[in-house]
Amino acid sequence: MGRLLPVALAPSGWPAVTLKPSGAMLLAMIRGGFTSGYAIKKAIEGMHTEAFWATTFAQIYPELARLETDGLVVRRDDSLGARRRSAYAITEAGAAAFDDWLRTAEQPPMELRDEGLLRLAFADALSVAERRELLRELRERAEREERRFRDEVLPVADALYETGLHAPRMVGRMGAEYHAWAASYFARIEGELDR
Amino acid sequence: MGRLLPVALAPSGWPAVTLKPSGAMLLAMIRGGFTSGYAIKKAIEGMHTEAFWATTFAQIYPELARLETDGLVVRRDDSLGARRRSAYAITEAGAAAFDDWLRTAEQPPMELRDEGLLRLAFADALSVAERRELLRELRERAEREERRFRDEVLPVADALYETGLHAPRMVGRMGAEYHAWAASYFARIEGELDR
DNA sequence: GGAAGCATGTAAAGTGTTACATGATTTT
DNA sequence: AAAATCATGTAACACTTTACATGCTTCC
Repeated sequence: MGRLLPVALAPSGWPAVTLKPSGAMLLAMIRGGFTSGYAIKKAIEGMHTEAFWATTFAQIYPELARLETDGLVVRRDDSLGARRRSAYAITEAGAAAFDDWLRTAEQPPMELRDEGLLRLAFADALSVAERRELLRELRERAEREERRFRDEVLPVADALYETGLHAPRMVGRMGAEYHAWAASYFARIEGELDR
Repeated sequence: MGRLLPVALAPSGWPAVTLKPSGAMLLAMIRGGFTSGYAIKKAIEGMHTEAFWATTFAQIYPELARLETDGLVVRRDDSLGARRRSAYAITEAGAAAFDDWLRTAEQPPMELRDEGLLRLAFADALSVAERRELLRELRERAEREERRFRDEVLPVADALYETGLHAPRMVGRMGAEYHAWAASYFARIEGELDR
């Protein structure tokens, strides 16, 4: 992520806008110097922010238009020859909205919503052998995810850390360590099935 | 070229229907003896299955109608005097679809999608004091959730365990232990901020 | 008589996913 | 010349939440 771009001017006195995660993520990326929808998507992929809030082009482009309508960003044409391109910049109102979002004190409760855990909740309908098989599947899934975080997410987070961006490493480590913990939990429960 | 039309119908009474989590959960509850939409909702609340897959009446009633259309459940009138009520029963096709769902080998990757973690990913925009405050919030949230699992979910899961329903305790313990782990992770990261 | 619980739904809005569609530029 | 990448979007569908709407029965 490069230097922060200057905040564009917008009429003061805009009504305070309460951001949702998707909008906040876009503002954070624009603030970080990524100006086009395409560049933002690639940055989200490259920094593995998608591990915590996945998104698609079909969400990004309409959301950018909404942010512009709300006066949180301004758009200018940034086409290269015949290839059209938009460049977005964050406004004062946008920066204020992002700061408000980031400083929101109450965090909504984290959901554990997961189809695999739901299956486990109904595992009484399975034989002991099948229950062990399900637990093995869940453990292997957690191990795969842990490897993905260790091999792909953490190296990027470490590189960003060296440039002064410390936060991505905090969440990257959380992801890796969570999946390692989950794998050990499933292994333990699998062992208890023997008794 | 248009879509290919099916050249043969599945044997009647055994349509291959792939369930989604909401439908599977309803079938599991009907299978467990809860016959009305209202009773199913109360059972999901009472067993704290909502901790892993929350739902609302506005999802349950249309989904029950869809399951009936697909032949996975049958509805009969079960009104008490003037208070109308429907009673649903699972069909053979419904039981087969549920078994297929439960035995699906590949588990979709678990998402860590959480607004609190997304905030943490952008915490470089905060002062060190504010960053510590955010981590404290996240830790306290995890502690609240852990208490909720210990005080509300686990006692019910233990009671169900005594009646022979073992699976709810596996997921209930996972919830409690996950939130305890998360609290300790946030506490550790908070400590590292000092260095 | 009133409150609480039983029971079933619809409407509207918002959010998210998948598939499709188009065309330019750069790289091999 | 073909493939990959850059870049922007629409359409349709699926899912979820919030609010609303109705009326019955049981308990205090």
